[in-house]
Amino acid sequence: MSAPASKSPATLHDVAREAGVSLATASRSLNGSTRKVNEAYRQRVVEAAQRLGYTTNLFAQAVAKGSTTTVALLVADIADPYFSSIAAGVIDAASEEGLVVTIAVTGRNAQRELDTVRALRGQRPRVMILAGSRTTGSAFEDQLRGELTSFEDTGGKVAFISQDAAPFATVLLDNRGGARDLAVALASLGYRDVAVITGPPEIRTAEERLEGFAAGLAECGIPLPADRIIHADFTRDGGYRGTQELLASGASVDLVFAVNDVMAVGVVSALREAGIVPGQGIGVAGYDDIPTVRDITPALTTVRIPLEDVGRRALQLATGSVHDAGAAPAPGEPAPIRTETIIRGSTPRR
Amino acid sequence: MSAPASKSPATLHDVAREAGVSLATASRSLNGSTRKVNEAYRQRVVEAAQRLGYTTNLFAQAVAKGSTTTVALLVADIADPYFSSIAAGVIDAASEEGLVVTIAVTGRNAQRELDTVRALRGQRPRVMILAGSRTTGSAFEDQLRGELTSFEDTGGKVAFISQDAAPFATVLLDNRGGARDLAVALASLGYRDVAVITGPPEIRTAEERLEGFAAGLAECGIPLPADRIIHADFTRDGGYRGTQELLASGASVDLVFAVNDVMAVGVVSALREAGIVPGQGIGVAGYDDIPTVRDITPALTTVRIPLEDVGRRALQLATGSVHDAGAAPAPGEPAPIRTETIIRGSTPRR
DNA sequence: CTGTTAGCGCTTTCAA
DNA sequence: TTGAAAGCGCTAACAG
Repeated sequence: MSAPASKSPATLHDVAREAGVSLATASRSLNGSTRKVNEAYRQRVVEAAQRLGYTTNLFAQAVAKGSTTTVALLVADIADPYFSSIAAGVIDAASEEGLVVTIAVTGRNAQRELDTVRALRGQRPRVMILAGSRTTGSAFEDQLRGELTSFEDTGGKVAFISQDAAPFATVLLDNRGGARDLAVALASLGYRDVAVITGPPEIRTAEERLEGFAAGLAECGIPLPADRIIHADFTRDGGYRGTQELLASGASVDLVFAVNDVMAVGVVSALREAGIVPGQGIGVAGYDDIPTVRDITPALTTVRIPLEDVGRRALQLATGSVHDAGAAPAPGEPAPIRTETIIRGSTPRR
Repeated sequence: MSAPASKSPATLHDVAREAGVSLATASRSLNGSTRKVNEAYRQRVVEAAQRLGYTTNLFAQAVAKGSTTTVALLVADIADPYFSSIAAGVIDAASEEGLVVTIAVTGRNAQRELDTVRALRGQRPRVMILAGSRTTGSAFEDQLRGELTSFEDTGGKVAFISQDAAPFATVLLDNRGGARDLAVALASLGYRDVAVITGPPEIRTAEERLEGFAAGLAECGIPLPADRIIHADFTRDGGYRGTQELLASGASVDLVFAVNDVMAVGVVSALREAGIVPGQGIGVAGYDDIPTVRDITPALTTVRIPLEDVGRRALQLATGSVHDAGAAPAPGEPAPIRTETIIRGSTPRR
């Protein structure tokens, strides 16, 4: 271990002295907005700062200005490709605007999500992006809404990703529509006996996709009996176990739809383990189009969501900046994200 | 039932007034360390805070205390499972200590990494964790070292992940040893004609794994001709293209080792696309044991690194907290991470 | 134990 | 333009 802290970082004050100017001048030439500073002075200040290895103390700056450069991002699980892709988009867009993003994980736990939001408020972030799957019926929902409302009342901005969150800005993911389209596409490929592995009933995203998928099937005259709907964890292992359950039930199906790709990956593995080759006799489809589904065998049919864009969009929606010309129809409007059905090897024509 | 949402967050001052106590008392009962506050007062303060929806302004607190609760994590690409798993570990460990983590991505660009470190210093983070693959020979390396040294001189802590970074704490990943063991294991399975798809020469991790692998082969009397070593991007697509290149060269190999799993995934896909079934006639191995390699077909042989632990360890190493009893041999020492060869279906005995 | 009062590092009027 | 000085929200001596 090295010796405990020796010096402390150079302050603006140090820089001012070193440059022989006033604090105010130093501030203005280093971080000031309107350049009303004598170029010669500015030069000296910049050099002094350089020499001293000075970096603006963002915290102090934030306190003085009353506004920060922080973006808080809440995700259920950062190791999940769905969220890490979104995070990549958020970070990218944020750094373009000179914003720093702090990530917190909620683990799909409403209580924890609430606590996290509360804790994060202490950072006075400029914006707060909630990407964790919204749950429904939770007693915490009202409290969360309250916390966020109060956050906005005090100058913060919040953006949700996924389903419409009442008074808050939202990057809308058309789960129902995407799933419906997928169902129709699959039906037209000849699939008739389908089962769905979905997430816990409280997860809205899972519910919506399930509903949309069922609706699409119905349009094509294909039934989706209740006993063909299996609830499991919204994870790879959930898909895996759900499939085992399905297999154990002895149901004869020609297609399994998992409401998200990580679950679908679990489905594929479970099938394989049971000696069934996905894509031969039984099709598998997922949702999200996370990077890995292209590399599993067979490649997975899914519904593509431009995840990074979603993250980017969420940030822009919240900050009100739309550098993304050509993609924003009505400025400030919750431009829905376009979703696309991607048929791959896991669902050949029957 | 009032709290008319003012335009700015409630301050400690507001709380103190609402509770009818002094600023100091409010501070002490809300955030103070040693509780020397009359319980009745404390109660009133807490209630007032509650009523006003007060949350400590962490920035102001940081300015006043001269220390923050921030951890800065630098990764090359947050969407890469390697990094997102590490991030998960860091975040987890950090939140246990009440620290907030901000993530920045450097995209394996030394210049950008340097800039990012500089920018991040403005946050005065308690610790800075660099997980991006260290590059070598870059002109920026010295500058980076300088920046970090100065950061430590002014009270910060830095931790590297991967290879020993001179004066800084490091969670050591034994790339050479892990790759060597893998090579030996593979040799004993009967592989003799091997090719390696590695990353750009500047990436130390890639180089080390390559060296270790070559050494292991050498121990077993297996050559690794220079023309069997292909350099490509350190990504999935790099592995993919590298494999195409290998195939085009007409070399006859019975094993392809990609220096990391994401590349190996690309290898598998490229092989498949060329009509070659990985694991039949040609084996494939990777490194890292990211979650997805278990789900591709065939499952990938690899070297397991406990990624989340690595992240957790990095944080603990930097903060000096070792709640992780039983895993730390010599407190403060750079406990090397144990690595494990995992043979899976992609490399059956020949 | 409680309240007063200086700061922390920076921004920003407000005069000069 | 520049500098002096008053904060920003909070903590930490220091008296009371």
